[in-house]
Amino acid sequence: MKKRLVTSALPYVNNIPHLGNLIQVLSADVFARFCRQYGYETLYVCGTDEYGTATETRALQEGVTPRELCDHYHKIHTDIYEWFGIEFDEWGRTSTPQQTEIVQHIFNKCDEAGFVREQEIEQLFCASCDRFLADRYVHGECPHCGYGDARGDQCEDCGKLLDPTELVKPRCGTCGATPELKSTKHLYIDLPKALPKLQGWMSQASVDGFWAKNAVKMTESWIRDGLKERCITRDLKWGIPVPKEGYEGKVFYVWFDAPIGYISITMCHTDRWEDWWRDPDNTELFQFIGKDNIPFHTVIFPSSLLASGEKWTMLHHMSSSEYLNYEDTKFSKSKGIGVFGNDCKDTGIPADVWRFYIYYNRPETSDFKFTWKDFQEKVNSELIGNLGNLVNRTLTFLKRFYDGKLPVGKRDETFWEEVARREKAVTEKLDRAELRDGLKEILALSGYGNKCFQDGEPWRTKTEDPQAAADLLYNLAYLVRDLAILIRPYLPATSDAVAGFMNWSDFSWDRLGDLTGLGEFTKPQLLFKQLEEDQIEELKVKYSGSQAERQEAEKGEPALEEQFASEIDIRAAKITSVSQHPDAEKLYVITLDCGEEEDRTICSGLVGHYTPEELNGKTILLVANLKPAKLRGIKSNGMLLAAETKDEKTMEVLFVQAEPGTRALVDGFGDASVPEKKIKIDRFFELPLTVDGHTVKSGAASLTLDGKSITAEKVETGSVG
RNA sequence: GGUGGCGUAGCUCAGUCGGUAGAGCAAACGGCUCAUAUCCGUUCGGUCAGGGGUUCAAAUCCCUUCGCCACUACCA
Repeated sequence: MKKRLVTSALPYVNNIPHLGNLIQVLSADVFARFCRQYGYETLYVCGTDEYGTATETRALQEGVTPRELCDHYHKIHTDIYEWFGIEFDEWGRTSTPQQTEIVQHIFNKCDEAGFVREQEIEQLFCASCDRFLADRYVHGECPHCGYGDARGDQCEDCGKLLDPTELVKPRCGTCGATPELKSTKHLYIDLPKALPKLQGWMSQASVDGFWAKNAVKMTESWIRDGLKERCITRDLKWGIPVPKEGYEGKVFYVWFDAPIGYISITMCHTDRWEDWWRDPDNTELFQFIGKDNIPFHTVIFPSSLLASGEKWTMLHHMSSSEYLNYEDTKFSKSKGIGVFGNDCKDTGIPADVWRFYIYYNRPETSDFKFTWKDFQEKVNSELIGNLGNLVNRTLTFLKRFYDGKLPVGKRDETFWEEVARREKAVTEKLDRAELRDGLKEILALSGYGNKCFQDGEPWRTKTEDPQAAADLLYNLAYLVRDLAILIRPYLPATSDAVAGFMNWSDFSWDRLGDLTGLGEFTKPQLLFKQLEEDQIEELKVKYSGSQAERQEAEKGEPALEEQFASEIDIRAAKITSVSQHPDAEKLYVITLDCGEEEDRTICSGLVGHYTPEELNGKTILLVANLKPAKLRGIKSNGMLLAAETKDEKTMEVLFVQAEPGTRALVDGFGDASVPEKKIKIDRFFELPLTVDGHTVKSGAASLTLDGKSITAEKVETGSVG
């Protein structure tokens, strides 16, 4: 029997995990508990992933050191997992000396084996801080939308991904000085070179380790699309120093070091860590992650290990779950939507009940939707009505009619044949980490117990045929004992409680079906409390929507028309020239006279719909206060309005007769005040214009120009954009 | 627009190598009273998103349309 090394994805330290994030840790916990009970030599490690830009930035904002920030959050994580009853062999973190040691070691080996390449790039350097600036420490004007305080990795305003060198007036995020472009070296791991090794390993391992289907598919598509060299160094302080000459002041990129955290956390657990990580012949590595993490565990981490040229315990089984969704939306850490680890505790609903629901509906092969209603139904019917009830009715019966002693009875061969068959199914499922199906098998077994209880009618036979009743209860008592063993990986506290009623304490898997050892029972307590309608309703309301949405709802939103009128500035503009965009097939570059001092330039995707001649000289409607956006290199300073039918077959530019600069107003809401704020395109589409009976409308009000409604000729009903 | 994924009973989901569809819940009815209004049984429920193709045989493989999701783009 091989040893089993179990890991669950290292949660990033920076935030509180929600129910969806918790699935991995909970899954690995059941599996590890099962393996221990079954008799495998087992080690389950996990911990917080702590290095990287996100924590460094956050710490800076909060005025603490990264270490202090991590300590703070590490504690929060620790408390949550403890509450859920996770039985780690080692719960650690990546910011340890062991991590530094092993990451540097693996890097050196990869380097020696020729899998690390140097590349010189131009990067912004701040002279006053005397360091190269990480992408998000450079601030400046966004080249796409003109937002003044965009970060070098991504503009917070328009959402575009940026290269820091694109920023218009770059400045150092820390000291404000203007950084200069300076060439610097970075290290890349040569994944293409490792590809043949990876491919050979993967095709075998994915079969031997019966990887989840999504993991196989995603890995294959990565391999098929070809791997790129990946930069593994960063200019940060909060990370592991790169042990190479010329790389002083640089650290490893988080994704390179994070998976190695599994190893370093094991090193913190035992000096004999190599028995686990360098013993592939006798160790099987089971990893539990979410599907968003697949490539790191099936491509990048294995490639690093292979590239090192050393002997490592590689991934055996990949258990990559799908997503858990929340009511009619998704769990979101950034938006604060869903139920979070600490919320579960606050509900007063015990951890085992949460564990039950998560496992029962574990998104093993497709996404699953968490709803409070379903939570209530499943808990009440399956956990309580089925399992809880069998335990309770059996034990109270024994207490009431047999004075709490195991009656003298006879082993029912047919019964135990059936039970053994089902128990075998449970074991097989658990052994392959099919956790959801394993739990369902257990509940089916409990259901079988209920059926036997019902069919045997011991409440009647106890007087008519006392021996039949005694036999039945004798067998059922041992079934309940078996259930306490089987359910233990999933619901440890419940298992303890049931075993306690039976004065039982041996949970090893090979006791299953062994009809010895029971004698006295104590009076059973109820295992669970039903989830009541009003309680669930209350929780549903309490944890619905994001906080922002709740505030919005309280205030009451102004009418659509009013929002449109106050925020959006639409003006007539005359087209003065039209030309094909030099670098874009579908775009025209159009200049417009808007009644302003200077003409405006916009880009518009009308190629194929209109020829330049059809457009030139016409007057159109322009959304004049849009934030400028760069489309394929040319700045577009507004958007012209076109109507479109729902089927998108007919598209029509809205031509009008008016002096350039004339404002279009929302009928009944239009005052003359000009919206000052520039708006984002997304905001514009949140306040949609429609065409109804050829008339352009915002909500129920029509859009007017010089007092007359604006109409579309060809489009009768549709949208404007 | 491109790429990938998904679409199965009222709801939430299974469905392996192609062999004319399953579970739980919900609903309806019946039974039992040991048990937390619990348990047992019966019934109802599906053109497997639509269309086409391959095949003796398609939820499954191929093409196509529609709808949803993710990433991505010259999205205006």
